[in-house]
Amino acid sequence: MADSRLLNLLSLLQTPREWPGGELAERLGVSRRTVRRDVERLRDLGYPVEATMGAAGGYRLVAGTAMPPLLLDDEEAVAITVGLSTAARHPVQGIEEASVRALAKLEQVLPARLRHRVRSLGGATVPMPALEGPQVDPGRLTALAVAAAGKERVRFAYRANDGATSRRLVDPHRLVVAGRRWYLLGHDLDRDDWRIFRIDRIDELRPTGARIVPRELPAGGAAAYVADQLYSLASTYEAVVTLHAPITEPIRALGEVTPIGERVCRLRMHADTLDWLAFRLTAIGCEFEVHEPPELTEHLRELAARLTRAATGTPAPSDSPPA
Amino acid sequence: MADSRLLNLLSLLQTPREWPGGELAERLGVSRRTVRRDVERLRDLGYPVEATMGAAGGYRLVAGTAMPPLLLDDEEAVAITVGLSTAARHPVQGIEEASVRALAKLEQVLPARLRHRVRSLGGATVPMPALEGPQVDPGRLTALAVAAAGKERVRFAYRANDGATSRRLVDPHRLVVAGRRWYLLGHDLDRDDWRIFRIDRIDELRPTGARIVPRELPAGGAAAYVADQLYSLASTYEAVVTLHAPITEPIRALGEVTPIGERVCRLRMHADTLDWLAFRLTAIGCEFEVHEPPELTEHLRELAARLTRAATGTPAPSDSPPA
DNA sequence: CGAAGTAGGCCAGGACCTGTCCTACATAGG
DNA sequence: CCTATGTAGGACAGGTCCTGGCCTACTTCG
Repeated sequence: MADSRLLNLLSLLQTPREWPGGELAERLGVSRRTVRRDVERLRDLGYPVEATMGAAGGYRLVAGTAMPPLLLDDEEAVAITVGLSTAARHPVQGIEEASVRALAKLEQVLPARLRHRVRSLGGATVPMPALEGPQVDPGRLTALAVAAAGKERVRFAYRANDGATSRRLVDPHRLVVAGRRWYLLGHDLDRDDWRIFRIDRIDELRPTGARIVPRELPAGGAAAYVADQLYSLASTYEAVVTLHAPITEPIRALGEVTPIGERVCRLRMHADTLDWLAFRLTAIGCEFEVHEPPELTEHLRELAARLTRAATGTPAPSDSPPA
Repeated sequence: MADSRLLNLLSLLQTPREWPGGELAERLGVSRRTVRRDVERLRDLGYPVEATMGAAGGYRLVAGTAMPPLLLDDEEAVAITVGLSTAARHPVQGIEEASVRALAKLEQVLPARLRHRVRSLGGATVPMPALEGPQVDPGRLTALAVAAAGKERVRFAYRANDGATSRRLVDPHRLVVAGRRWYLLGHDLDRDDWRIFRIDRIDELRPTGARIVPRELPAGGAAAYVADQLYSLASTYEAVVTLHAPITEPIRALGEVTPIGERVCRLRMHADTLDWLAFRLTAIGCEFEVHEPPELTEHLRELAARLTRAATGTPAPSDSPPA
């Protein structure tokens, strides 16, 4: 059967080494001539198999214009899934949706025996336990992505801002990321209007079998609508600080930076919690002064007090757990 | 040509939706009967194509026992590469090597036009610029992985601990991760002995064409050898702190935790820099007291002072950049 | 210069792939 | 309950194209 042989060949060639034709022929159980023809076939399909001539020659797959099918072994599949899961938790601007699509694709076909390995490994997301805020479950993310792509109506429980939970029946339309949070834009059937939902507040997600009938989108597109709604919903902080450090790439990534002097600049950045603001500022590692907002100043003062207590061994003033 | 058709079919079926046979036939340009036969072929190859019977039926690919070839579009390929790159920077225990292998595989075949998209996106690793310490370049990681897998001798410049750089000729053997650092275990040809190199200190990496002749490994295996050498090399800190918080999963992941009371526990953790220790402790978000080491106490005191200056707007005592 | 590798033309035999036509069976909706 | 629409799969005829064997040309390394 020729089909699986071509895939096998592709799989071998994706290995980072050179394969002499003879060895390939042996592995695939065909003649050398057929191997040459298979290589030609792959090239016709657009996958550039390069060959080095001469005595120590051989074949290998190099970068071409099209993405060849990836043939992964178990460990690699697990590694990719875990990597994408964590990537979904810390979305990278511009490819949030593609990450989730890829993750959904993987989860769809990931063998069961690998699935629990992913689960046990993915739980070990070490850094930033408290500062992270509510974590989005990547599984829920992909489930919603699948439902949206498959135009399938879903039902879920939603924890509103005030803590009240309600049951919703929604036609999911798109996932949107804003800041470091995931949102679902969907049509709420009970309220008969477009709504956005914070995905970390969605629970008991269940697909109903029902197909979604196409519906007119809110004006301006999904991302714009979500951004609009968010500014009216979320209480965001805008911080203005002076940094005593030269402008570097990682600093530029934080927000809007304007140079003041050789080694001084001003940074304007947004975040939805004080914790997150404080964290990103201290992480820079340089001296800085906070100008706005006053809440951040107060927050830093408290943080400094906590660290001082930690250093001096003074127990906390009250036994109540810190916010 | 039958070969590419099967791949196309697989690609369609990886989409999260159901495909009726008629539509598949149209897309693939063959008869319905041939589609049925192709589906059967895929099943024979071990990829479980599931079909829902009845009027609204259709085909889709589900999880089976073998990993099917992944057919990715451009965006998904970029997303996976970026995800793996960041994953390589924050290695997840147990799959470090597989991550790099998968990344190497991807980089080998990633079309050039996608490569620069990855580069521009991958640079935007936002969090923890200063605390991260030296970042490992994932590209160098994969280059070393490829060299090790392909048994190819490499040449590079190495910055030793004291800052002196030297040129090395090395037979790379394995990549090992310890803590949050990547190391290369290799045979140094000039010194004619096994050495470990911190990968973030490797520069100007260049493959020589030479093939590596097999050589006896250091006793105990790669990971053990590296761990051995590291304890004698790196100055690691061991911190002992009391946390005023109930034991949770993310806390357990930090180190060795022993309960003391209902809401109090003791944590013993290792790190190679004070910055990193301080960061992980403050990130927990609870009250704590440091018992050891004294350097950490001093470090936290300084950090608290810096935050106080930031909050009060007092400029730094000296203009010298902070360490 | 010779060994070992890729590149590819030519040929004969036959495997197998395809479309058509058929029946059986499952499911949703009227 | 019945029909429409889907999957499942057997039988068959025609022809595509795949395979292995053999050959020559070219490249590279030692």
